[in-house]
Amino acid sequence: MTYSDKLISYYKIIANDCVLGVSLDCVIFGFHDTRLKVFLLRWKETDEWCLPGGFIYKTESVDDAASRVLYERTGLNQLFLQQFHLFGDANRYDRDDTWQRQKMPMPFSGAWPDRTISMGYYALVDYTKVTPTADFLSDACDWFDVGELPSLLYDHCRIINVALQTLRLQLNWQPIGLNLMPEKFTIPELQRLYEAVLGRPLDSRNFHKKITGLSILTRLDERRTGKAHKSPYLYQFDQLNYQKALINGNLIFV
Amino acid sequence: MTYSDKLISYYKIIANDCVLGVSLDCVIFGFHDTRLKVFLLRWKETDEWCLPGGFIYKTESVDDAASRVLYERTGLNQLFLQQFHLFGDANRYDRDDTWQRQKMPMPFSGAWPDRTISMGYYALVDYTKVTPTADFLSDACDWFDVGELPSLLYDHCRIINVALQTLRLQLNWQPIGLNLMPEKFTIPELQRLYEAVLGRPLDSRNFHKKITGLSILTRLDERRTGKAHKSPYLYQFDQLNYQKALINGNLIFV
DNA sequence: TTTTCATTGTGTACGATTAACATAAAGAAA
DNA sequence: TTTCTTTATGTTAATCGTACACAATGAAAA
Repeated sequence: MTYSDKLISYYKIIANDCVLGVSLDCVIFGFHDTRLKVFLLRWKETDEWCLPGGFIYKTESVDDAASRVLYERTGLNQLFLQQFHLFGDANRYDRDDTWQRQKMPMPFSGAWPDRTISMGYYALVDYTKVTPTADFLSDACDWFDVGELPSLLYDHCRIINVALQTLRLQLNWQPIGLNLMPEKFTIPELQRLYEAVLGRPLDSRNFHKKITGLSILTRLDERRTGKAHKSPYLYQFDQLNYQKALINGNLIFV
Repeated sequence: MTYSDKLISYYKIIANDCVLGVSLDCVIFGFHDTRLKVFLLRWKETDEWCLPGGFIYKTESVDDAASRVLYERTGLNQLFLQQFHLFGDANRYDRDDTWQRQKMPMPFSGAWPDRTISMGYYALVDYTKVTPTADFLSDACDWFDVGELPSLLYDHCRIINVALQTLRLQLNWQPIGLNLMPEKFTIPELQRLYEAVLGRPLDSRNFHKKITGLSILTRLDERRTGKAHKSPYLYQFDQLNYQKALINGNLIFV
């Protein structure tokens, strides 16, 4: 059975078991080495990349389908995962061009409707805890700097941009630190995250004042050592106060 | 041809021409007499109400479908209309109970998939400019106070609540006045709108200061007369400055 | 061993914004 | 003419955001 045959039978199964004409795409954000990263898959036998995505089983809720996709690609569960936009244009992307770049076998058409609507989700994950796993359609996966994306299939470039815009807006009253940072971190490291998302530098003195003022952090007795210069304290999020602040909408941050 | 037959043939046409298993629902907000209102339709031959909604033609973008539904129900075009949530639970509502309340003819099943995903849109409209128009499935339509909703079909009660939550959040950096108010209005009237959306009273002195400070209003030489007490000035939105403020994100308002 | 130097942690001062509060003017009704 | 409710506007104190300075740290360089 050739790859082409496998692909066709795969899509036939999907068409049978899943909601027809609807897909979902996950923009998985991570943070590493002062950069905001996005998780991508490389389409098999090509140099084209795309977002992890999937289809919705007929008896599955859409949010559950998104969780499932995320789990399968990262090994992580119970993540920060949010709908952010439905991509529903009748001509979201140039289908012929895309199929050609995907090296899609041509008997493929007919097994799937002409147009697909895609629900966009974005996830915030702890980069250090992810076990990157490629899917059936891809032979590699990797993190990319949001500022340096490779050649992307479909309208996935636009989807990532809309996700990023949404993330920047949500930063104002949503907790992004808890989801994107490892368990222990320093305040300067957290500041790098905010700077990476906002795309501009922040004043370290004001950042420190603001973030500690929210009383969502607990300072540990440990310090991050090994580097030149003064060793910074390690912090943890105070889960309880974090949730309280969330509910009260006190996490406003610009 | 009975109503029941018409209904069945209507759904057959929809199933043929539209994206299968996906619908959209519009929460149309208006403002009248100090109250925030929602536009609802009464399901034919019942006392049950529901949101205006519809399906997406196979070659139509989802946003266009929402505009179309909105135009057909209100006669208004080019409105403030936004996606706010995809309602994608596998069991969004009790289907048997709903069909019974709708007095749905039972041969109906089979013409449509078991579960429907619905994209929620919300619209902000000028109550005075709306021409309420019922659709094929309804024999009446009316505005309801968001606090006093009638018996609603499907999960439309939840959809309205999620829309309202979203509206309250968006109030912070989105312009709601321009879309919900008539062309000319007084500042106290605008304040009633903000109070209706937020669900709490605002200080009139601070409100006046804040709203005029945004320089998005133009004071006219007219006053609203006829009532006892001091007659208030009429204002208009300054479209140009309004757009500028929007782009700069200066419409923060709590 | 001493010096260097980027980085961390903390504090202060000023201006802008918000929130709380009072009073005079308008205008129809009594 | 008086009454009474609503509108318009001003003041003050508290809070928050922004700009800015300096001492402490600790490995690396000299």
